[in-house]
Amino acid sequence: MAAMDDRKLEVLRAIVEDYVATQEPVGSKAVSQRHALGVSAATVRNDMAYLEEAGYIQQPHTSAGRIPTAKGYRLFVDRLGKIKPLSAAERRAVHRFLSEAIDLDDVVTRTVRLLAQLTHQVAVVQYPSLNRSSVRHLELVSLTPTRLMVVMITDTGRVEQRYVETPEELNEDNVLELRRLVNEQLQGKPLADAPRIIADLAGLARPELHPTASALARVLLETVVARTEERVAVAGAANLTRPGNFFAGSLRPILEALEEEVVLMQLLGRADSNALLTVRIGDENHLDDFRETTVVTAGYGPGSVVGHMGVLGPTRMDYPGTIAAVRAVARYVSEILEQNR
Amino acid sequence: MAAMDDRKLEVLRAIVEDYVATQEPVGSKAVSQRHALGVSAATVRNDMAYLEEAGYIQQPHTSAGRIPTAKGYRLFVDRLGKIKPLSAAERRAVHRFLSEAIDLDDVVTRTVRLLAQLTHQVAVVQYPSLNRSSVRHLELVSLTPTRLMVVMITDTGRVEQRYVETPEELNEDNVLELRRLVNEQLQGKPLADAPRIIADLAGLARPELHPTASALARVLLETVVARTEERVAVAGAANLTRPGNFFAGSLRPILEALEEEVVLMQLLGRADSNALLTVRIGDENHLDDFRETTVVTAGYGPGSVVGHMGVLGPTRMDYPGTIAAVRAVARYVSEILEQNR
DNA sequence: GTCTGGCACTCCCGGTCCGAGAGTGCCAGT
DNA sequence: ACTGGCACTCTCGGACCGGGAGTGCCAGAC
Repeated sequence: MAAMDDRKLEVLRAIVEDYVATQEPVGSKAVSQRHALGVSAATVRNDMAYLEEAGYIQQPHTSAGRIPTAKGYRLFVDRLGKIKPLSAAERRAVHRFLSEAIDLDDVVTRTVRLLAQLTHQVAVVQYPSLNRSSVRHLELVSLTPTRLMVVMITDTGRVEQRYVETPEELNEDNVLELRRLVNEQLQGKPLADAPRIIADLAGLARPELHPTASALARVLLETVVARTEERVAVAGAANLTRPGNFFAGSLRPILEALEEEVVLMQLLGRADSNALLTVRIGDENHLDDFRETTVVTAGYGPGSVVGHMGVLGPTRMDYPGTIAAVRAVARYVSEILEQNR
Repeated sequence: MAAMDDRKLEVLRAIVEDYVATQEPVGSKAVSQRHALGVSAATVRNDMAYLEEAGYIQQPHTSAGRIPTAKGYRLFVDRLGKIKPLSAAERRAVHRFLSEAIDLDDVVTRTVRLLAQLTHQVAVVQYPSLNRSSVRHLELVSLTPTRLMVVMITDTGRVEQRYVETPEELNEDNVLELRRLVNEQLQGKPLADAPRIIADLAGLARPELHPTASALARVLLETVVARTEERVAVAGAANLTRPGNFFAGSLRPILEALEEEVVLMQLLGRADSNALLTVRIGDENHLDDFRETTVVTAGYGPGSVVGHMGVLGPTRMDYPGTIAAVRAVARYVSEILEQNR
């Protein structure tokens, strides 16, 4: 009984699968019957004792069935999870639903809903990051003589708008001139380079527009830098109430976290963002409120990764299905973005 | 014991106030002690019997205290609720928080959070309606030779974007020409008039741009009409889990409804939208899932009403405080929008 | 050595029972 | 018209208990 062998792994798989399906601790008898292992319950019990010793499963209390630990789930996804691809019908639905999208906002909204619906969990989608895109066009619109609106369109189709209070009254010609200037300087430039360019912007304007150009530059800078606070969309909060998903007590902190961009970004982001698909189980999130939560995320983007999307559910989730769904949706959204390059 | 008199009203007020504060049925003894009515518990009991007969209060079960019915709350807000104004500190906080807003999106986001925080309920804010605003500016940006992005900016500061697939390849001059055309025709026009103008748009373009202009017109039409499906922002969902706010069972349908724009619009909107402030209690919402829910809404906008905002909570809510908060925030947001006229 | 059937043991879960407490309705008295 | 008293009702929490599920271990079979 010293080492891990194939049958023990099968037992672990059985426990994970049954527990996910029934939400109840699974006993030795159930395992030996429902999964054709060809051994008796007593034997399974021995294997279970080993698995418990090794930290893959645990008993809620003496003389109850076993449930997987975080470590158990980890082993399951790493070595046992054969991802089950989406059905043809699902594939078609994804395709159709997303291809009806009307603009970038709509793509994100549809994506997040789709994910929530496919996985029956809470879905989170990060808007394409500004940092990695470049400026397609800048538009200035005068609202009042001393108030401008600046609209920035990026090549990922994202639109940012900001107000600018100008120190002096502007006429239509001034606005035209400024518009020409900022577009000349910034059009086509990656946002990463923008701060450097913006710093010199005011100096390039005619002297009498100097103060206004400075004000504009300040706002532009905020737009491209400060607002690295990325936006996210969330859907499927109602899934949190699925029977047994989260005990009522732990629901509140989760709901609160879902309204905190910062926390969401932390869950989605993390440094290892080049991985195609990441599964973070329980403690691996390093957030107290998410100790019982698994987050499955994938990067997406045309070519390079411009954002992340994912779903968030109890550690006892359908890993193969969830992973497949997230991967498929991320891929498809990437394709869509590719078309607008 | 035939008619309603002042003391009975006071008893009702006492019951509402205590019940809202404690979440527990309130008995005759509590009423006679905590509120200085100058009569004994037995007398209060008689009044309670009357109030129950008249349908303003009810007993959860024989020999428990009384709780207000929807009818009771209604009477309370109509005749007994003196709204208690926000504290100076709250006022300052509202002022400061909202005046930091950076663009329209930010105004809405901040507003909805503020409302949620002030009232400890779920807050909902409708984006300024497109219908009642007019076109400030239209911008065309070519993404690929056969793909345009059209951005529409309204005088409420709202920005709408859409993709247009063009039937023919366009060069930069074509785009300029089209931009000039649509702006000539639409700038300054109320969105209500836009469909009529758009219908004639294609006819005004040079013959070779005809097909493209038609495609563009089609999308513009969608933008101003079809997308009357108004957007809303929601915050404070976590407040649903406040102890005793909603029993776990009824939480799910509410969470689901919060993700359905249609339902939210129904709750916010309704025909009587010119009223300054509306309180809809329980059944008055005419929605099954919201039978235990009160919705407090107010219209906002510069001059005329361009949208609604409100909060949504259990019928047992702090009416005076909630009403005051919604009213104050709505007024202040209106002021802000006024500044951008 | 590995597996299996048997068996005693542990613990949870749901049901019942009961007493305390809160609140009521009614009545007789002021 | 109001009040104090009283019997009654109903809920709530704790104690108690038996059934059931699952385990660990052991002795025996292959």
